[in-house]
Amino acid sequence: MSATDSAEVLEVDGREVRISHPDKVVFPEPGLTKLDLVRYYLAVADGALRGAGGRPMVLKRFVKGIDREAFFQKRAPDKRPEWIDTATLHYARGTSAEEVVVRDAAALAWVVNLGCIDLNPHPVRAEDLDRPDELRVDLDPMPGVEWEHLVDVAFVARDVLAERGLTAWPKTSGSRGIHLLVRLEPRWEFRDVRLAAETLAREVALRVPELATARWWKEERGERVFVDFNQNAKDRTVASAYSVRPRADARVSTPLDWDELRVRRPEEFTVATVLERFAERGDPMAGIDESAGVLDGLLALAAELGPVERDADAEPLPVIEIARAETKEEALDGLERWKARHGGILGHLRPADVLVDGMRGSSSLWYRIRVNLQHVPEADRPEQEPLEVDYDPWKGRRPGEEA
DNA sequence: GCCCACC
DNA sequence: GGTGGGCTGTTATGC
DNA sequence: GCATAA
Ligand SMILES: [Mn+2]
Ligand SMILES: [Mn+2]
Repeated sequence: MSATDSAEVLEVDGREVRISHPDKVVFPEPGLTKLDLVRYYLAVADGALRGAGGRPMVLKRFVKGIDREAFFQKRAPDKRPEWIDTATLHYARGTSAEEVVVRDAAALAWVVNLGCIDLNPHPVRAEDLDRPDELRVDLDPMPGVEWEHLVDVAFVARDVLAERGLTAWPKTSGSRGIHLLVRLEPRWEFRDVRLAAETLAREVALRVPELATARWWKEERGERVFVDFNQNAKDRTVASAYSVRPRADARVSTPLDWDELRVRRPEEFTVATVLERFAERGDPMAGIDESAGVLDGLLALAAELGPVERDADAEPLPVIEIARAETKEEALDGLERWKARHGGILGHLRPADVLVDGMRGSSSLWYRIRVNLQHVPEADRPEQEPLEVDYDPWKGRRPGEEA
C-alpha cells in the first residue's frame, strides 16, 4: 500500500489529472471533499474559464484546510504536466515570475489538486501582459454596511460606467462584497486603467457621499462602501467568477443578472446551489467577451474632475494599534483581550472603527488590528499601549542578512 | 501538496 | 528514509 | 525615505 493508493486519476478531456486525497474533507459544514470541489469546477468549467481562463494567475494554496492560513505562489511548479501553460510577468524591480495560465478543464482540476480553492487571475490575457482587458470595480463594504446599500452603490457605478460607454457585469465576491467586471479592448496600460477606476470611484463617491467612499486611508472611510480602485494596479488579483471562497459554507463568487442583485443575498450562492443554478440557467456573464469597451469616456471624466484635491491641514484620526499576528485568529484574540481591559469604551465604538487588515508578507498574509477612537470621548480614549500580540513578518531573512 | 535539501 | 522549510518581498500615493 | 493599503 503506497501513498498513491489514496489518489484518484481523473480523465478530463483526454488528459489524466491525478487528484491526491480525493476523500479529504475540505468543507466540513456542507461535507464537501476535495473530489467534490474538483467536480464542481469541472461542472462550471465553462463559466470558471470565462473568468480565469487564458490569464496568468497567482496560486493561493490552502494545503492545510480552509481554517489555516494559505500561502501564495506566483511561480508555477517546475514539475507540471506539459499541457499546463504559463506566462512570465516582469516587474519594475527587474524580477519576474512564470505564472500558471489555466486554459481548460483539466488545468482547473490540476490547480484544485494543488490546494487552490479560489482562482486569482490577473486582469490581462497571457497574450498581452501589459494591457488589461478587464477593469474591476471592487466594492468593499466596511463593517456594518447593509447589503441594500452595497447594491445601491453598485447601481450608481453601473450608471456612471454606462454614461461613459462601458458595460458592467456584476457578481458576488463570495465574501461580503460585490465585483463589477468591465471588458476592455486591451489598448491601455495599467496606469490608465487604474486612473479610470479611480475616476469612477471618485464620481460614485461624489454622487452618493453617504454610501460610498474612495478614501485610501482606511480610518477615513466610515461606515461606507469602499470603491477599491487600486485593485486595478499591476500585480493585483481578484477572485474570479465561480471561484469557491475559503469560508465554512463554501460560498461562490457568483455572476448575477442586475435584477437579481437586489433580491438575492451572497449566502444563497454556495457550491451546492451554484451547481444547480449553472446547470439550469447557465452563465449570466456569457456575453461579457462581446461587450469590450474603451476608456475614452472615463479618461475624459478624469480630466473633468481634475487632480485629487488633498486636505492640507486635516487632523490625523486617533487610531491606535492593538495587534500584529501571523494569523487572523491570533490577532482577533488580541483584540478580545484588549476589549476585556477597556470594556467601558466599547459602547462608543462603531463597527467600522475596528480596522482589521490583511497585510502582504512573504508568501502569506499577516494580520494587523487597529482601533479608531474617533467616536470615543477624548477624555476616555485609551493610550497606545504595547501590542497585545506582536509579529515580525520579515523575521529571519532580512535585507542585508547574507552569510 | 509537494519538491528538495539536508541529515 | 524521514523531516522540514519554502512556496508573492509588488505597487502606488501621500507625507 | 517612510508609512499606508490591497
Ligand atoms: Mn473586494
Ligand atoms: Mn478590495
